[in-house]
Amino acid sequence: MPSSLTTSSYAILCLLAIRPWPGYELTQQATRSLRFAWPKSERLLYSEPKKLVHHGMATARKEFVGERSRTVYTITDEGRSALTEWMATTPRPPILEAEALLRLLFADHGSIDDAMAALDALTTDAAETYEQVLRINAGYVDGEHPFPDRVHVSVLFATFQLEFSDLIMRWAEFARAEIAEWPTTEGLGMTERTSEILESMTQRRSVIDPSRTP
Amino acid sequence: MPSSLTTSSYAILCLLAIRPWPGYELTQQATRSLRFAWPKSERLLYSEPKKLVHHGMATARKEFVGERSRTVYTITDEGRSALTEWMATTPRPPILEAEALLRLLFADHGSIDDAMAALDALTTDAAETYEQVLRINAGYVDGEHPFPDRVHVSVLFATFQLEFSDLIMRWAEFARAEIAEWPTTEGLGMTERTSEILESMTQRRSVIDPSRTP
DNA sequence: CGTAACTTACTGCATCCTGCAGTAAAGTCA
DNA sequence: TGACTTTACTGCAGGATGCAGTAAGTTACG
Repeated sequence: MPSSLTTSSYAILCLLAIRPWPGYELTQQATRSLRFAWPKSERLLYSEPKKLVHHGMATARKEFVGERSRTVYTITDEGRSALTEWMATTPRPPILEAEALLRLLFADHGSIDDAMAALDALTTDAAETYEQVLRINAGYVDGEHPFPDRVHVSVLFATFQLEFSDLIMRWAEFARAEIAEWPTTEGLGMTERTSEILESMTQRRSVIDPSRTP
Repeated sequence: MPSSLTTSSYAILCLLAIRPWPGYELTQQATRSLRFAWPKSERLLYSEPKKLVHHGMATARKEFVGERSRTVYTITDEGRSALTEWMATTPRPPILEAEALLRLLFADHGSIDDAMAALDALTTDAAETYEQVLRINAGYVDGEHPFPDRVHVSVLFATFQLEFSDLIMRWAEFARAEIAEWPTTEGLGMTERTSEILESMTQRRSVIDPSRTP
């Protein structure tokens, strides 16, 4: 029943450190702002503030709009110091879950079209994210950030989202060009092109931007 | 008790489509090869083949080495056709879970050192992955791939891992340089530098490689 | 003015997934 | 021969997800 604090708890605590939030808005805000760093289900996002209250990291206050109530959560001093402590701990390595990449890793069990479709899906998703992030940040130029004094971190973080989406699009393009040369998906083994790629790897040369070497 | 087939089930089915595997080796192989596309716990990886058997996608055969038994799983024809069908379905959008990015998104709740430490962790993890992938693929040049006729997909996939790791390292370097200029983490808001970044965004120019424009 | 559709504001539940501990045989090194 | 590691798993508590459901307020339209 107590259930200990997880990374998701601290993610919510981060939002509460900005200002008090009603549960519903907190959940909405979290889905939007955590989507690219710590994506969690709406269900969990609703439960986390309760857990924070249980641990003394936040307080809950019921407000009424007519017959309907909503709970406003506020961070406590204890919550703030716990957050400061957490900020100094070592983060876990990142995790990437990509069904489309899974299809490509086992592309030889499907058709060329299947592989191309997986790459197209990857591109579509990345392009959408890219445009979305761009649109949101364009608004910041005109002072549309909900917390103007946080714009510096927001924008820095956004550069990652853009670079990441861009990488996916460029890599997918590269992969499409490679697969377009395949007669089938299966049993090709060490083709000439595979050798070439392996060679550029040993030289630490990027395959999607050959001018780059570390 | 039945429990339906998930993406993880199909991931294991992909491995079984290559050859029959004993549970233990299957788990080991899955942790290694799925780490960058579909990372799952050892515990789940052990359970999945059982589920596949339950659904008629695989068969289980017990082998004995002295007193100790091990279960060898083999894909069925039904499993192969289910896999073919799955390969043609639309993949879910990718999910990135990065605690270090979460720290940066809320860098203003911690110290400059905390932010730098998060970036360092990101770099360390990415550098490790990069070297690991490079080492493994270097072996493929000398024919060390366990399934030589799959080397073309393996290597294509590896290019993503390298590009991704490389992006993280380059972005982290960029972010470190930005944060190094901050007097504090908090309340900076729209600095001159933030404006500059926003401007290059609207021009769709990469901040870590300014020569690139789509 | 009524009602249908949508938004706000959540909760319960089944099922999925993870982490950790535990078991036990077989192999390896001194 | 004893200690340690590797192979080969299983059980269980608890964290996370998806989906359905509830119910009040708000908006659009005829």
